[in-house]
Order: sequence, then C-alpha cells, then structure tokens
Amino acid sequence: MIQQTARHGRERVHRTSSDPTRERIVAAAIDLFSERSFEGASTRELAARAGVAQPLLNYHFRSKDDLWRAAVDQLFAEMTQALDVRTAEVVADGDVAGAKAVIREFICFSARRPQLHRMITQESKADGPRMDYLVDRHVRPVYERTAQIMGTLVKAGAVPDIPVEHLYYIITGAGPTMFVHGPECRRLTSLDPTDDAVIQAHADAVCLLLFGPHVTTTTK
Amino acid sequence: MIQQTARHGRERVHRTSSDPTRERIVAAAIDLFSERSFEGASTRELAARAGVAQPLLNYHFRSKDDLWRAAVDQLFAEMTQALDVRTAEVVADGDVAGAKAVIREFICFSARRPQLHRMITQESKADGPRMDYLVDRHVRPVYERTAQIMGTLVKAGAVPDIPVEHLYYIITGAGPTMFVHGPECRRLTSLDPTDDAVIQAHADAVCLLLFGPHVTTTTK
DNA sequence: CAAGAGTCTGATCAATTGATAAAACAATCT
DNA sequence: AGATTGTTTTATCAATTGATCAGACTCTTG
Repeated sequence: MIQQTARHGRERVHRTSSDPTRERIVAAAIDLFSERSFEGASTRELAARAGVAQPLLNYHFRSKDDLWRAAVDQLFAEMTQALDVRTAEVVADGDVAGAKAVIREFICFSARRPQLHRMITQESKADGPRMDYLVDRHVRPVYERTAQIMGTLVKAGAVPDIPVEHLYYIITGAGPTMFVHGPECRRLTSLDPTDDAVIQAHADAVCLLLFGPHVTTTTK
Repeated sequence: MIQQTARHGRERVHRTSSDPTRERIVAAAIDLFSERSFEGASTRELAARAGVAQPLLNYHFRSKDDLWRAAVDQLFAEMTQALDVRTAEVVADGDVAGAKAVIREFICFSARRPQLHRMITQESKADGPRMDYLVDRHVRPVYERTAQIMGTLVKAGAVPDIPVEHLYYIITGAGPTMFVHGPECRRLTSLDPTDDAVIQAHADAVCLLLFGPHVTTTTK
C-alpha cells in the first residue's frame, strides 16, 4: 500500500523546532508510563491526560512503543543536561569535590524526576526490546561514566574500597529509592519526599555514608 | 442468586493444608507479576506459565486482584521467615552484631527473591487499592522493625548518625537494587547477580558503608 | 476568496482482556 | 456398580486494547 497515515510518510519537517502538542503528549507519557508501566498505561488515558483525542498519539508517534521511547529520551536528556553542568568541572580525574557534587546533583535530580528511575526499573527486570533500547542507548553511557568517576574516587581514597559495579548499584539504589517510592514514603514515614529539606537531608545521608563526615555543601 | 462458582460459596476447606495446583499458580503469579507488573501480566499467560487452563485461576482465586494478594502474601511470608531466624537473636536492643546479621540476611534474601522488591516498587509509586494492601498489611511492620533496629544501631554509635527514615530507604535501595535490576546488571557489568560470590560481595559493600571496616562475617 | 498542506477528531477495526457458564473429568464413599 | 463432591477444561461473554481511516478543522499562501 502506498498511502500511509499523513505524518509517517515523510519524516517530520520540524519547522519550528518545538511542537507544544507533541510536548504535552510526551509529558503525559512520562507521568503515566512511569506510574503504570508500559502495558498498564492505555493510549486512551495517555491521550486524556494530554487533553487530546486518542488517535492523535498515532499521528505524532508511529506507535505506543515509539511514544515510550520519546518519553525515555526526554527524561535522559533532562538528566544529562542537569549532570553535565556539574560533570564539566570533574573532567580532570582528580577532582574529588566535583565528583561529590555530581552525586549530590544526581540525587536531587532523582527527587525532581523520579519517573526516570521508575521507567528504568520497570524494564530492567526482564529482557525485551524496550530494555535493549534503554540500556544500549541511555543507561550504559551513564554507567560507564559513573564507574569512571567512582573509580577515581576509590583510587583517591575518598570513598571506601568497593568495586565500582557495586558502588553503581549502591548509589542508584540508595539515592533515588526514597523518591521513587514517594507516595509510599509519605504514608510510611512522616517525611515529604518532595520537600527540599528532605531531599537535601537524603543527599547528606548518602554522602555521609560514601565520603564520611565532612562539611556539607548544599546543592541547588 | 444463590449459586456461586463452585469454590467461593463456602470458604476453602483447607483439608490437606497444601494444594499443589494452587501453589504452582501462586509461584507463576510471583514470577509474572514481578516481571510484567499487575496490568502487564495477563491471566492467560499466568495460567500458561502454571501449566493450567486460564479459567482455573478464577476457580482458585476470586479475581486477578485476589491472586496478586496471594502472591504478595507468599513473598512476605518467605521474607518474614528468613529474617525471623536472625531477628530472634536481636530482640535485646543492644545486639549490634545481630542487627548486622539481619541486614546481611535481608540483602541475601533480596538477591534470592528480587520479585518482592519489584512488586513493592510497582505499587509504591501511586496510591491505589494494591498499595493500601501492601503498605498496611506488609510493608509498615517491616519498616517499623527496621526503624527500631537502625535506631538502636545509631544510638550505639555502630552506624553514622542518619535519621532512621533515610536509613530505611538507603538500605532498601542500596541492598536490593542490583538484584532487582538483575538482567540489566548482567548486561551492564560483567557480574552475575545470581552468583553467591557477587551477592556476598554486595552485602560486604553495603555493610562496609554502614558499619565501617570490620572482619566480614559470611551469611548463609 | 479558494487551494492545499498540516493538525486533529469521531467512528470503527481485529485482537486481547478478565470473567463466567456449562460441561467433562477425577476421586471418594455407599 | 451409582451418586456425590471437588477439580479442571472448552466455549463464550462484554469490555477494553492499540491502531487505522476518512473526514473535519485550522492555518498559511496564492
């Protein structure tokens, strides 16, 4: 068949570089996918949350999978941007204070955007095309960089001598979990995981364990 | 209407205290729910994995929700059993070594049964009836006990001075995450998260951060 | 204004969902 | 043997799923 649905025939023209409707859909997708997982989020509810009709999703995106990828891309773009600001200062391999700042920024970002870790967790537990995309495209670079940073910290004696693989999962576990479990945390404890004081306290706690007692530097 | 589907009319007789078919279904439910989330696991695939016809699920369980609860109950029963063996020794509030053993056991259990943390994470990110069940019935008691144990450790100076709420999420994050992300971990690193040496190394790492350098006591 | 490209919606598709009904099978007891 | 109770399956239900199509709406441009 020659005819395809309007859009997908020729690739997006990308005239104004930003499409507000498309962005609203991606924003809704980030929220709903991270809450309900890929299968649990129906295209109807997705569309409703974005305030559009359901078939519009298939106009802006080839498929539900395609929308999911757009959501993941958006989240990682945000994280990369948030961390690069800090990472720029750490390029030199010895900058322990800078590395510490990056870790704090990572935790703060996780609190601001727990959706990212939720979507990673949802796909990390069983192989599949979405995990392929996630790992190959996004997670591995983050892991490589983290491993490198942590390696220099260990070498510098700033952090206990633990294999970087374990440090990676300790940091990506201990940091975001409180915020990934936000609603549960609010019920279980009396803490509000969206409160900036709580976020800073958590970053303090993780850094205290990793780096030992220090003067606390507040991030953002 | 008087007639109900065979089983649900009168409550289960529980004659032999164990029903192999029911257990196979629950086992399949634990695996599939934890992999694919509640909505993502279809009753057809559930039944296929248990090797039975699909309507049999509704014979043994009132609904899909009911089966989910049975799966959660089973997982928490296993954890309680695994931890109680250790916790029994710690009742006395000062037993630091015992508390440490409990934490190691918790990590080992998380490696053996990552499904538990997967199911918790899936429901902890948005309120709903399943989160009600999970938190009220299972998670809160675990949290209370953990908070109490960690409180005594902090008081004894065995662990850095961090509020117990944060310690809870640090432990439940840093401990299980590597195993919850098992398949991803295998791709990302060269470690096999089901390998006992890796599990012990991870427990060592977490304990090193929490308790500082010590002679390592191997658990199980 | 008319034309046409781009954006959006209502109606509808086949496929899959959780659940039910009725009937087949199995086991025990008389 | 026949009857009864408990277990399992085949066939089917209405509802929901992701996706498609044709048409309506909005723009700009001629």
